[in-house]
Amino acid sequence: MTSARSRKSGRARDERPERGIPEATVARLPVYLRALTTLSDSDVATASSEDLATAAGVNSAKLRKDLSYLGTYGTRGVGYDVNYLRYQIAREIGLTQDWSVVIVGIGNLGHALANYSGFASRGFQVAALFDVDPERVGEVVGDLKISALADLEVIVRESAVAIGVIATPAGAAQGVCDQLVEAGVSSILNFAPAVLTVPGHVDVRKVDLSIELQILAYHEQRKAHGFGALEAGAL
Amino acid sequence: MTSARSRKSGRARDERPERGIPEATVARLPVYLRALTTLSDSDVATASSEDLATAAGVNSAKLRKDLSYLGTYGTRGVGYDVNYLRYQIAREIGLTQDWSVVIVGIGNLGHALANYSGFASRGFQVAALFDVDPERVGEVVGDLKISALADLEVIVRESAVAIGVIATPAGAAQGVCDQLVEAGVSSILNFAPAVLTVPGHVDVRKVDLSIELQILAYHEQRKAHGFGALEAGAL
DNA sequence: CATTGTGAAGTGATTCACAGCA
DNA sequence: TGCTGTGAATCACTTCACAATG
Repeated sequence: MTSARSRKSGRARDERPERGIPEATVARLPVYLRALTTLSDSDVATASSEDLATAAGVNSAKLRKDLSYLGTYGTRGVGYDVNYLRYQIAREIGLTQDWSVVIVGIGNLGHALANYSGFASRGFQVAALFDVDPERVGEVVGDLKISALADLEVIVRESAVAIGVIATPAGAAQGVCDQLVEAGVSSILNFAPAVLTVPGHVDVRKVDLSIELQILAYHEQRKAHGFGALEAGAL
Repeated sequence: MTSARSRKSGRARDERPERGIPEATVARLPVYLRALTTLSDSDVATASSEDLATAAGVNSAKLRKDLSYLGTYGTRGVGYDVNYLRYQIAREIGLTQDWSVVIVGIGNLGHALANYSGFASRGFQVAALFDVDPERVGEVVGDLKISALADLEVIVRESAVAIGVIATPAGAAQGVCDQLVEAGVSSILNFAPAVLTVPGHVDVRKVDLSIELQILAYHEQRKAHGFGALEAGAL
């Protein structure tokens, strides 16, 4: 089969770039954004790709390639205007608007998430908290009262919630996920150690603490066994 | 006498394959392990690559390729013995031993991590908790007392801690990281929204909640705008 | 002339498709 | 026969290296 999906340039230069940003690039844009914010807070007006790359912890070629997918925002011989680029990336990610999120499962982790200030400061409003346990419903966490899952649909609609965070035990995750999807949520951040099944239009990202530790353990074990730990080489 | 540096593929060229497991595969092994544990708990004795792949949320070709890096543990025409494969993967990851971890930064998230039962159940012992705030030192969380950072080195040595978890604010992260590395920790799981600089022998993995939300927001925005629809307003 | 933006080359991961074996 | 294990093909991402340019 040769249905050429060639999306070669051939694009007028007054048009905005094709919306085909590689996933790996998308995952780094928030990192660049944070680096730019830090620089901006230090009153740095202009930064080269080298400066930015260092601040973001990547190499400069990758950074330039990544930015090239968004458009032509640099100045040859000079670098990037920090605030201008910051705005462009924020817009690309969709941070020029606010996002409402709900958190389901207000145990240890749910509490921490509900109180996490990093959400609000980046344009994510926690619209509501939910728990299956009727004991917990009504409890106040931060400035929100925990709601019953039965109210999910109404709240999702009223607050135009697009993103749901699942912080339940593994066993409850799929059920909660189904309810979120049913209520109209189309992006899910899953902290439960479970594989979620969702319809095609729903995006799921997984954060799994014990998996991260296990990956570290694997490498740790190899170091201990004495295989020359020659990581991504010098030279 | 023996040059400690050049221990390449030295003496371990016995029966097992060269230990060059791709990073992407390593990251999935814990997922397979969990799927196998679930199957084992349901008294499933044998599973095909198709069954396993479904349980793990990947496709079967990828799963078979991944497992082929570990060795030849399946039976053609039959599938995999669940418990046998489970043990092989656990051994490969290094979970046949226990790992001591320390958590630094006992705020909201640190508390949640300290109480997270998923660590212990997978062979990760929390050996100690630390906080820079002297007010917090001595406070009891779970069954541990928060220690002062000054005691880090002693505790790391005594408990043979290999893995450190950083759950501090961004501003404190690099300093804490340096202290962990100085104390002898060589794997770090970083929850602080900061880029860490470490010596080459130290492994860092990052978990960043707000980055995950931003990635979801990007895709969410794309869905909302429809794929061809271009907003006006770019130069 | 310092630095961007980008084709081209290089590297790594995924998927295909089927040979080989229980 | 059914299913694994794996070369070969494909796809995705990274890095190189340099022409274009403010």
